[in-house]
Amino acid sequence: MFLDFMSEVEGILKEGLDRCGLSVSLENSLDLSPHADLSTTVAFRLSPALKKSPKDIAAEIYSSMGSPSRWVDRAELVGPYINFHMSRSFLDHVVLEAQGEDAWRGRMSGSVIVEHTSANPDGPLHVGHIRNSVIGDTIVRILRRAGYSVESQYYVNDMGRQTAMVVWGCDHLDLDDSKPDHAIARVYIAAHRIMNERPELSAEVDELMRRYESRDPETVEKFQRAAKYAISGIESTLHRMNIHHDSYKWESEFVWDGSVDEILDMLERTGRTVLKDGALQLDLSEEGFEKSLVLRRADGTTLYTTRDLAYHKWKAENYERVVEVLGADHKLVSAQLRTALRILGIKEPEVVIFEFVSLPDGSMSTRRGKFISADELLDEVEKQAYIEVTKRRPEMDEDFRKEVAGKVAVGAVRYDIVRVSADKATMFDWKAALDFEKLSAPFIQYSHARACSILKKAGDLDEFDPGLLRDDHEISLIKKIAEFDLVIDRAARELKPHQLATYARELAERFNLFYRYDPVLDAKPDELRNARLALVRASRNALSATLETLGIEAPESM
RNA sequence: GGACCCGUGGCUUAGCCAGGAUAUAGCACCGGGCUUCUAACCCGGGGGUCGCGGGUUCGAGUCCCGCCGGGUCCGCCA
Repeated sequence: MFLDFMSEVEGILKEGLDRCGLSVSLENSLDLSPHADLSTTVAFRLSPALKKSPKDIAAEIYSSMGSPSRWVDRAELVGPYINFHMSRSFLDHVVLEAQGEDAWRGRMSGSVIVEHTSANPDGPLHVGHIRNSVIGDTIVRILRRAGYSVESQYYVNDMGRQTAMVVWGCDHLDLDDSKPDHAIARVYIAAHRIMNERPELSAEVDELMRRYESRDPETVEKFQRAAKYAISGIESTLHRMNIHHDSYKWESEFVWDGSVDEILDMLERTGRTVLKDGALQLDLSEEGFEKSLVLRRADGTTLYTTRDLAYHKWKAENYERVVEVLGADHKLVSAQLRTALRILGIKEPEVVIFEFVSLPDGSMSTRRGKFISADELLDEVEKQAYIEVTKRRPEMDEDFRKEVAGKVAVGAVRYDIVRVSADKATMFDWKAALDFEKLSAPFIQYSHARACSILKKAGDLDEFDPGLLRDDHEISLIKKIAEFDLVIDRAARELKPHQLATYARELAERFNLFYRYDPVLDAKPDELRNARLALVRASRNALSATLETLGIEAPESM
């Protein structure tokens, strides 16, 4: 929709530039503006080279530009700016297109792998982990919406010391019958405590790790059973938040199938490795890293980084775009990893880094048992949501109120996370988490429910003429609906899901204004009623597509 | 000590990568709106030296340099 309008504007503008003999890239030279539907400031950029005032240049381009087209009504010259306005037929086209479900598919194609969450299987997800999950899952949904074929993947760190600690704990302590990931955490925390008191026992953990790496069958069974048990709990939390992974990739696979050895060979062949104190290291000082990267320990065992290089080689070979979501603590290792991949000539991943979520008294730690679990958060928010639904819809039965509370709770948690740019460090705050005001999912869900309610009461929709939708609220709503594809396109390119959250709020806002000022069911004459009904349906579709892409359910009534 | 990220009204936040026309919203505060399609809504008001100082530019919240404050990282851990 909007992208079609934009393409035509580009064409018209380009014609003007060509006729003036000017060549300038139109990339990023068109902006949304409060003064027009699209606006350009190219004249400013051309000014120094042409030694003419931006105003004169704009006037020259303007007078040579192509004529208005299907979707472009007119361009106007305002000083140094050239502003473009949508045509009536474009607005009509948007309303028509938005009647169907297939209006929301993007133009991109190709395969993408998105790795997210990938928390160690040593306990439940906490409120820090789910920032990764929500950002990751929203990116998955945005990329799918944009047209890509997307595989979402959980990378299981089964070869680390954490997992070995869990296995040792399961060997020596009893798992209680609480949710699997919580039971595993208790064993893991207890194992740490015991190791602190009796450090000599840590040799047993080392032995477990050694046996696992050498693929001792009995040890393999133990590790995988423990990890799978933890993951089953993690998975149920993710499912509750509408997050599903298409596949799980186990770190150990790359050691056992020879990929890690292959990577080590490749690295040695670059001539950039050195043997220092018996350990194989990659010197990255040329690339600006102080310390060299250790690839293989003196005792011959592999390291996380090396296994990760093998994993990335696999990703690069199987997908056109490689995306991963990582916490800020991984910035340095991720940069080193990308540098090593560059040296090897392997495609580097696009890394989305999110800053930390801290508690008022410091950062979270699974090992120390200091965290607020995602389950606890969801339970509390759901409880609060149930109170709110009951207050607002006391006449509805309990099943209804429970169902709505569940959808509102998940939506509120997801929206609260995704609305903030990933590079902002945040502080977890119960008060804010339990607040369902405007900057929150229920605001958007509510708009959707209102639209559904009107459509339900209206019954079947007759023929309609979108040309009758002419007042400010109608037009600004149509324009916002049109913007969906632009937002998806940008968010998919830049991997910034918070842009979609902002859009969702703006869309709901404009629908609410339309709802407030333009009666639909009682509109006279019937032709106007039908046109408005069509706009309600277009809005409902846009809201539901937006919510779906945010991983938030769109209740028809709430 | 070095590297990266952040600093926008009392609090939270968009805009910054690709510099342009009155700086985006929410919460809180003050005031108004339900015989009218769900008031989880809408309207009005007050509140901003865009951390500080330089620089580039016709023009800087946006780019560059320095500083200050906060976060994160700098293991033969993962």
